[in-house]
Amino acid sequence: MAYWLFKSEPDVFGWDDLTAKGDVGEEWDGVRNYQARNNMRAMKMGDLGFFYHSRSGLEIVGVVEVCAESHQDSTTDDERWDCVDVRAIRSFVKPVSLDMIKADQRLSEMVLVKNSRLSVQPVTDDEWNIVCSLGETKP
DNA sequence: GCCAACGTTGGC
DNA sequence: GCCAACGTTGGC
Repeated sequence: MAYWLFKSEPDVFGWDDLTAKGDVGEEWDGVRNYQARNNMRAMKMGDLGFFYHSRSGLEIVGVVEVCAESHQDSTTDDERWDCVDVRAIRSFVKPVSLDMIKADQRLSEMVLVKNSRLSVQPVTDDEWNIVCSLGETKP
């Protein structure tokens, strides 16, 4: 199973918005970046991801699960763009801030640090476990 | 709200 | 196929 990280501006669509969708989850639509799209195409049912609040908040706040594999983005007819569905499965006991991540030597290679503009990113097994322990959340 | 960094577009 | 111009993202 692979791990990922999804970014969203809380003012637009935040963790509370996703948890409100329950088990059905929500289409991760609107992505118009090839790298981010390719990451979503690589996702499998049951893959897990972090939910990160960008621009304001700047912290990882929860864990999501991929509940539908890549399909056409319903917000466009352009066939280049597709996306997965995700649902919230648990909140972090302690959100893990970008500052904490930057301060942790073991996380210095995270895409979040290295390429802050990529909105859907891969996360390694090690990074996953470290961030979960920082957030006092089970992996 | 600013602006650096990055990705995309389009003229040549 | 190069690269300048432009638009967007996201940390500050």
